Parts: sequence; structure tokens; C-alpha cells
Amino acid sequence: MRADAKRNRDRIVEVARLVFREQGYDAPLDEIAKRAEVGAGTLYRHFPTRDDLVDAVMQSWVDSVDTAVDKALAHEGDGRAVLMAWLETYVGLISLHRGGPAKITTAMGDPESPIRSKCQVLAGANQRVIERLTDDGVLRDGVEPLQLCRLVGGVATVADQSELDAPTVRSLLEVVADGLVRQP
Amino acid sequence: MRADAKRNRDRIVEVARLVFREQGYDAPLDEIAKRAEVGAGTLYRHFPTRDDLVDAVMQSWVDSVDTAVDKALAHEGDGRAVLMAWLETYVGLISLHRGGPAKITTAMGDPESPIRSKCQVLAGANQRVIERLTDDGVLRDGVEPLQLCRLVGGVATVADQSELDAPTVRSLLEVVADGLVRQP
DNA sequence: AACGATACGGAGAGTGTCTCCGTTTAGCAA
DNA sequence: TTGCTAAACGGAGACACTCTCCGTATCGTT
Repeated sequence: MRADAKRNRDRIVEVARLVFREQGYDAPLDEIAKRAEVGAGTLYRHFPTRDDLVDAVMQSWVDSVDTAVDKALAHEGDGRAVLMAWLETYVGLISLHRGGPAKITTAMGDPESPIRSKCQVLAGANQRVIERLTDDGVLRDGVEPLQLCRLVGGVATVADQSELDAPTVRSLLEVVADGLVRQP
Repeated sequence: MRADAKRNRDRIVEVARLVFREQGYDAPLDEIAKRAEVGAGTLYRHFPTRDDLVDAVMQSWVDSVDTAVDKALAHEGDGRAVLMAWLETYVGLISLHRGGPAKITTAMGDPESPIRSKCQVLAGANQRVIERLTDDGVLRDGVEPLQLCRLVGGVATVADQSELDAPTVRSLLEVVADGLVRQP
């Protein structure tokens, strides 16, 4: 890739992150192009669809998912507390910008979505948590990573759209957590 | 309201229901105006925002919610089975058209939304189910109607966007149901 | 320095939303 | 029936956003 191309690409992603933070993932792409001081053509050449751009912006946290899992698994307390820690971390990750949860959950159902790779990362993270907690006898059998993605994605989507506060989100996640743990 | 106005209004709603069924709640409003053989101005005078129109289309099932609750509560089986019957009914109600769950859940967080009245009806329905199942000792204490709206709305939204099949949706609802019932 | 490949920019076409205002019509009163 | 007025109509067009096309500019190599 030519040097000027890379320069432009990087600047677009940088500006996009800013604009998405301000306005959510539905922000007009033309504004991003304008603020990045490139033509619309340049933006669309680098990122043919909005989701390609969203994907590039999301890339930053992908690398931190693994350490987030480690951190949640190291949470002190019983198995359910560990699970809750992870669920809250998960919601936080995908709720970084407004519209994020919806984007992720939609992508989960669309094999063509560029954001799909992010879903795989999240599913992988869930996989790790599930394995650990199943071994510990905390989770009931048969919990699938995708199932967890969907349940928590659903809660995060509602929370994002209704701008719920943290305690309210926690009360929803607690129902999910209780539904997942092995019934005593 | 003048007779011709009512005639047009009714025809718009009728056509809208058809178009929404075909294309989901994101269908272009101009097409609805065209197919209803009215000018765009007429459509927007009767329904200033898309949600006003969506609300009018949804009005039809509002009246059937109460009987749906009765039916679910009459479901044979233990308390958990009754709860599951209701959850599935609920998802079915709000998933009538593509985009419906998202519309409802968004409206739930927006006090200004015209669809808000529909949410109240659904919350009322949940209230009835909660009261009955709490009396029976099935549900744990402190389950709120809104909480149920959000949890099931989240599941329905994901299911709608990912076009999940019934068994998959059921598996998600079962986790929610297990999280809601009194732990033995 | 010259050249070909690569990338740029922004005008403009396409699509959907929504308003404005000149024209038409329903319904009432004389 | 006729005339009148408030209510309702319709659709052209302004606006907003998406996305493409192609003439122009730049990079990096020979």
C-alpha cells in the first residue's frame, strides 16, 4: 500500500472513532470524510461499506479481549461472581459507542458482515469463560458460546437503546447469570 | 374528523400493514403513500413520524394481548411451563413484522415515542403474569414488568435480526425463564 | 527525469424524508 | 340548491445521506 494511502486510511479511522463516539455508529459518513479532509471517494475506496469502517474502528479493542477475559476469570468470589464479572465486562466492551451492541448482534446473524470477525473473537472469549466455569461445575451443561453472545447481546442492545444505568443492566444480567448456572 | 380524511387514514394504515409485512418496518413511506393512492403530504399529515404510523398498525394486536395472557396462563403444566408459554407468546406478538422487536425496545426507552402506549400494554400483560406466578411461588420475588419487557425484548430483537428459528429462540428463553424462577 | 500504477477528490446521480402551498372538497347554513 | 369556509388533498421540490465515476495528482521505480 502506498504511503499516502496508508496515511489517509489511518486518519479516516481516527476521525471515525471520534465521530462515532460523538454521534454513535449512525453518524453520516460524509462528515467523517470532511473532517478527515479527504474526498468521499477516498473514504469509500478504503471502506466500501459502513460496516467495513466500523470494523476498523472496533479493531482496537479486539486485542484487549483476551486480557479482559483473564481479568474477569481472576475475579475474586464464587463462580457466579466470576460469571457476572465477565458478563458486565462483555457488555462494556460492545457498548463502547452508541449503536455498538446493535451492530454486533446484527453482524452475528449475517455471514457476509465484515464485523463477523469481531463476533468470532467474542465467541472465542465466551468459549474460554464457559470452559473454565463448566469445569468448575458452576455452569450447567450445554451452554454454547453463541447462545451467550445472543443473550448478552440482547441485554446490551436494550440497555444501549434505553440508556439504562449500570444497576439496571446488572439486574438484567443477574437473571441471565442465574439462568446459566447449574441449579443446585 | 371529516369522512374523506378518515377514509384516507384507514387506507393508509391498511396499506402500511401490507408493506410492513413485505419489507419490514423500514419500508419507504413514499411507497406506502403511492400504493394507498394519496400524496406524501396526506400521509405525513395523518402520521407525522414513522412511529405514529407503526403505532397505528400495531394497534390491531393490542386488543388481543389480554386474551393472549389468558391463554398462556391457562397452559397446562407446571409454573415454569406456563412462564415459557407466555414468553414465547410475547416474542411472537412483538415479532409480527421484521424490525418490530427493535421498534418496541427502542420505544421503551423513549418517553416521547408514540409507540410508548404499546409498551404500557405489554408491561401490563407482564404484570398480570408476574402476579399470578409470584402468588403460585413460581417466580422469585422482585421481578418487575419492565425488567421482563427488557429481557424478552432483547431476546426477540436478536432473534429478529439474526432470523433465528423457533428452537434456538426457545433455548434462549429457557435461560431467561430459569433465571426468573425461584431457585429451589 | 520520465513513466506507469496507484490514489485522490468532489461533482452529481440515486434514494428516502418531509414541507409548503395552491387547489379541491366536505359539510353546513341560509 | 346554492354558497361559503374550514378542512383536507397532492405532489413538486428542498434537504440529507449514500455511493460512483472519472479527470487529475502523486508516488515510487527505473
